[in-house]
Parts: sequence; structure tokens; C-alpha cells
Amino acid sequence: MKNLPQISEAEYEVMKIVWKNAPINTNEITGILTQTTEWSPKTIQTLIKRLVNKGALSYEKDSRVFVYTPLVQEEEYLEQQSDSFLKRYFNGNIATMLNSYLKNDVLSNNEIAELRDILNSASDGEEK
Amino acid sequence: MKNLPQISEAEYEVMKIVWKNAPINTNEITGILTQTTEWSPKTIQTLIKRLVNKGALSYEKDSRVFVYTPLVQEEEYLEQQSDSFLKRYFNGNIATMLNSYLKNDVLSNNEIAELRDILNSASDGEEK
DNA sequence: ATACTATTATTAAATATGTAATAAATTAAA
DNA sequence: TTTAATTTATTACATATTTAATAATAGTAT
Repeated sequence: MKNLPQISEAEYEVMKIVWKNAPINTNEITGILTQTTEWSPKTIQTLIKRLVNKGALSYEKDSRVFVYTPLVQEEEYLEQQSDSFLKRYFNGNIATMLNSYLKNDVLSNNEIAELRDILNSASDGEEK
Repeated sequence: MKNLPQISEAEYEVMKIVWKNAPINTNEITGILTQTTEWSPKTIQTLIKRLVNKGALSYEKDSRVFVYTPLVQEEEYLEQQSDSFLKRYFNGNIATMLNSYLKNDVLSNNEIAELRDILNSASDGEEK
């Protein structure tokens, strides 16, 4: 597995915008994020720049404007985060994790049923 | 829900030791962690101190030695972390999260079966 | 009672993060 | 072509984290 750059919480918000809208330029990113956050455009530009430095984003110039594309894919980033979360907090044991969510009572009956369905169609081999 | 102190990754390693062994003193904590990590005792003592400052640990003196007890409970900390992980990365949707784990192919057939069992006994009401 | 030493407290310095402000540069307009 | 405006680059500063080193203190042994 690749070594993904470390992406901070604020930077992750930027990544989400780029993943969803790439190719996307600075103005478009700041346009979206100034509406969903309290960040100033300057702050957002700093975050974008850091992501470029970290190798999470690449850009090409469209005249004066930079247009960004992700270098880190959302899927692989999510996978890495999920993996490390599971390891860190549940020793890598998914059953322990699920039990914890159940115990915390954050899951509605609907959600539980939904999980059942998912697992039932996640054919683990032959038997149905 | 209470407002838990922010516990860093390194600090969390200390918390795990205390959760498992409390009441436990500085020497015992450093004894364990110098074996499982590369940290110097000084570093570990710094981490312990920060956890006290943050209100994650309390201590009482046994002559010259400090004996620690957690002020933050493991369960509530885990719950908080699980909650925020689910929100941040899967929009709070547990089915999305499970699908992601399945897609990543990190789950063995055994684990999948285990999850089924858990959900089946997690009676979500009346029907069995 | 005093010195030693084990333990705790304070200080340190580098990197990361949050949150910008100011400076530089380049393109578009006059 | 010079200027103005837009966009990017550099600098800033506070807090958090990692990873200790050094200083102070208080029990313990002599």
C-alpha cells in the first residue's frame, strides 16, 4: 500500500471538495468552502497550498489560475483511515467495533436491518 | 455527553495502559511503555503529566510516588471517537462504512459471519 | 541532620495545525 | 506599455504534539 501524505482535519475538508469537483480551481474551492465554513479565503488558499506541498493535490495553470486534481484518491485515503481507526481503537477487530457501536445505541433499528442486508448479500463464499 | 479532553495519539497509548492497570504508578507505566515503544522514560513522564493537566488522569501520592487513575473512561472515550470517525468519514452512515470495509477486502469470511451473528442477536425489537 | 537519589516539575526545540496577513507576480485593461 | 487587479507566494503567530533534557524537591539512608 502506498504511503499517503498526512492530511489534517481542515485539509480534509478541502480534499472532499476537490474529490467531488475536480478539476477545480482556487476560486471555485474557496467559493464553496466560504459558504460551508467560517474560513477566510486566505486560510483556504493556505490549506490548498499545503496539500500541494504534501503531494495530495496537483495543479496545472489555466492562464493565471491554478486548476487542481487529487493525487491521493478518496477511496485509498478512506481505506487507510478506516484501517488505522480499526487498529488503533479496536485492535483490528471489526466485531468488537460493531459491538461497540451497538452498545453505544447510536444505531437505529433501520440501520441494523440495513447492516444485516449488506452482510447477507456480501456472500462470503457459496452458502446463501 | 461530557466534554472529553483532547487526547493525542501518543497520550492515548498511555491511557490504554492506565485503563487496563489502574491504579498504577509512574514507574509501572514507564516500565510497560519502554518495552512496547521506543519512548524514553522522560517522554512517557511528559505524556502522563499532560494527561493530568488535561484532566484525563488523576493521581494520589503514595509517599514520593504518584499513583494514577483515569478520569476519562475508556468506553466514553471510544464512543466519542467512534462517533466522530463515523461522522467525519462516512457522513454518519454506518451502512456506508460497513460497505467500505467490505469493499476494502479487509474482512475474512469468518469476520463477516461473526458480524452476522452479532446483528442477529442484536434484537432490533420483536421479530427474530 | 545531611547528603544522596528517586521522583516530579520546568524548560526546550522541532514539527504540525489553524488561521490568516502581507508581499510578489502576472494577466488584463487602459 | 504602464497600471490596476487578480492570483499566487511568503511570512506570521498561536496552539498542539513529539520527544526529551535539565532543574527542583522530597523521601531515604547514613
